[in-house]
Amino acid sequence: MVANLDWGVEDCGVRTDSRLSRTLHVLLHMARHDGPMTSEAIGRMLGTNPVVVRRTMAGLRDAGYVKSEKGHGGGWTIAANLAEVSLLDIHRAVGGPRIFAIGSDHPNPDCAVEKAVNEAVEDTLREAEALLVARLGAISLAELARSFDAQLQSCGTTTADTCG
Amino acid sequence: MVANLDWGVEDCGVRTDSRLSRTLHVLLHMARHDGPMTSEAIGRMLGTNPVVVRRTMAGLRDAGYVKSEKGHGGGWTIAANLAEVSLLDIHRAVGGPRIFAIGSDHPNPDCAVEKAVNEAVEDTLREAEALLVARLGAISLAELARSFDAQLQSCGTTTADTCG
DNA sequence: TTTCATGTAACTCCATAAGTAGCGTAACGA
DNA sequence: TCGTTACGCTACTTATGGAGTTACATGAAA
Repeated sequence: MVANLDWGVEDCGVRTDSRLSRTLHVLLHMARHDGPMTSEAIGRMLGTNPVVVRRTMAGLRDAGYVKSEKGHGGGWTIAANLAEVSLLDIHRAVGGPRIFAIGSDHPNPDCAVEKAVNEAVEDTLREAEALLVARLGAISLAELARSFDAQLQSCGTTTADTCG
Repeated sequence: MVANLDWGVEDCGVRTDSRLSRTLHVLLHMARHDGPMTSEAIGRMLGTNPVVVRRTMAGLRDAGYVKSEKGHGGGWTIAANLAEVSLLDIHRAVGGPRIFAIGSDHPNPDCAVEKAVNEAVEDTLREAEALLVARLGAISLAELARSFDAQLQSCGTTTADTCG
């Protein structure tokens, strides 16, 4: 009846939507970087393609969190106050509304049994989603960066920009 | 067997793993049904194929929650005490380890920034997962059936087995 | 005008749930 | 023994969505 899960969050070679963590990774690097960063550089940083970067960053740009500049010396720049943007904001801007991989078909079934089951499952999912939203909404990018700096100092590491 | 292609209409877009709710639906029907139920009957109930039913039920059988009988009068029977089986047990038996659609690549990145980001995101996911696991683990099939009966009575409905 | 960068469309690739078909196997009954 | 019933299993197909890739247009700076 319990609980000991060894199938963790990032398990079993599953194809997860990594846009949120990728974007956070990029933004934190951008925050400690002077001048614009090109999609090419970001792509190299993430081990991916410039087009994939642009595709993801487009959502951030539309939300006003970054801006992009074309031509020589162009690239991506942060355009918002990091203290006022939460992880939830990024998650939404990046277009990742689907949090859960499980759920139920037949939203409005005729069968009373099915209806009861769906409600029970979906109530539980809703609870977990509410928690997730609350937690992601409570962390600002500035806090994330700050906690990273603190961790760095306590470890004495100097590799603030290992990738790139 | 009918093609049943109308699921694409209402379900526009997301293809969620509905094995948990489907299985619960089946089990609750089985609980209030005398004798074995064939995969064919269950499939008709769920609006799906007998093979899909067997595939899903196989996990429950391996876990000992149901047993299957071949030949005349064969089919699926509940083989466990419903009070001792939780929704979490079913979820796991049914082979649905992937709860979240979001996550992060690179479990152990070299980049310190990425590491910090991943930790923040995954901590949050782990929290939500823990809540989910706790909730699913706390509800037994017997309780689910009981709460369903209570709801039925309070509504005065008599359609205990609408599908099937 | 050349070069660099984004913007976007149109693909391919891959993993997974689900749907389908076919054949094997076990259990019963006549 | 034979036919029917039902599960068991394998292989294939379909649909979906994130990611990867190619190609080309656009705009800005040197």
